[in-house]
Amino acid sequence: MSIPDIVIGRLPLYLRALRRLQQESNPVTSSHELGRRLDISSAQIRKDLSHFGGFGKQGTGYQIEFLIERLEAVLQVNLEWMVAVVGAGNLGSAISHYRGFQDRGFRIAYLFDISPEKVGQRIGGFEVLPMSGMSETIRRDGVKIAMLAVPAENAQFVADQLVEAGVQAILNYAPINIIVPEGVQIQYIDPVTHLQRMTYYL
Amino acid sequence: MSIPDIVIGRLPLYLRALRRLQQESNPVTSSHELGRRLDISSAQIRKDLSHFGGFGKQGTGYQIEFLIERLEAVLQVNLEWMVAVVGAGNLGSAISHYRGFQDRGFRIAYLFDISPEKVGQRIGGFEVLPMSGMSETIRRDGVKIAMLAVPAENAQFVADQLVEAGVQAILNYAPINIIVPEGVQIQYIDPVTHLQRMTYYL
DNA sequence: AACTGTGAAGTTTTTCACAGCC
DNA sequence: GGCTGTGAAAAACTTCACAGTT
Repeated sequence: MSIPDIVIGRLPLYLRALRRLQQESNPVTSSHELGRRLDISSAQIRKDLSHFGGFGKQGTGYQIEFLIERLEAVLQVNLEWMVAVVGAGNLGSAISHYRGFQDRGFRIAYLFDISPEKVGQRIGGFEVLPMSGMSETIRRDGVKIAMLAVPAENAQFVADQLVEAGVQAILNYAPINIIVPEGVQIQYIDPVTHLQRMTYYL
Repeated sequence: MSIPDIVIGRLPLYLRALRRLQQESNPVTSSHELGRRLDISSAQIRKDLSHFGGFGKQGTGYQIEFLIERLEAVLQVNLEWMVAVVGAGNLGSAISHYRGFQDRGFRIAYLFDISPEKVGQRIGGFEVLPMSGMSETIRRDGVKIAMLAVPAENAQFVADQLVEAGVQAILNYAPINIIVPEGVQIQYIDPVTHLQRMTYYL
């Protein structure tokens, strides 16, 4: 039986917390300790992990290194995915400078922008490439993941191009819903939705 | 009875889609049309909205302008919240340049950074202020919301200061879990968790 | 003693389906 | 005919609680 998406969504959080615990040079942890850090019940964590096999030892807990390895394998981030960034404005620039993708399974391979003034500039170690060659480059290299940092007006259009060129997962920073074909993954990052969610409780 | 948090979490998405529909100069929409755009079932949308009263008309649908007004009131974003940004690196800089907070209920009021070289610079129209005065400024002005764009190592420490100064909602961009007291809202933005969630399905 | 893995129970969330209205 | 609002049903998700292991 297939694993609930909500469980998959928590695995990256476990991974992040485990990395942290590892940095603090713990070799072992427990569902209780993880739960405390993540504010998730220990039963939840045990149940989630049990979907993928018995990773822990009764009486002892989980070997952090081993668990990280297994979760990385489950999520397929034990290899390095090439990612295309589209849009070299403030946001695309911040993304391109961010050093945190490297050791978590992702490597920015290309940075595209439509504006002729931006093309050719170097941003965060990447040469800004023209959108005109985007489809071909993505198809040729088999890039499967893209981060979309273009204005809302262009987001759907660019997303269509990306999908057409073979991209199967899009992380969309534009504050607009995008329609993608069945089977293409899409995730959204819109800080305002998070802020608005919190103001309800203030 | 209190309204499920998961419902509250969807309201900002409805609001965003409604704004879009309004821009396309539609005066009226339906749960079906909204659902199609958001990939959420129409029954879900009707049920969510019904928590707050009957906003629609049978046979007709929802008046977009009216519905926007009501949702903004529910989420308390019909007024403008001051937000403090902490961290003026690439990310804090991108946030400070972003024009999308304005008309959705938020106004960046302050930009803080600890680095003496950054303090005094102008970034996105804001003067970078020293962290030494942060607590006092936040307390004096009653700032309730902060966006955290500092390195992971400092995130917990800075969050503690913010809460101590009266901040009640934190949007944390650092890829690390933060512990805040009961009653303080926290939300996370970590692009890598979104990417990792998608690679599972590739 | 401490902890996992897991059926069973409990709770929450979503969907169904339809009466009622425009 | 098209749509909302909503009880009831169904599905999904979380927690409980404990047998079993180290």
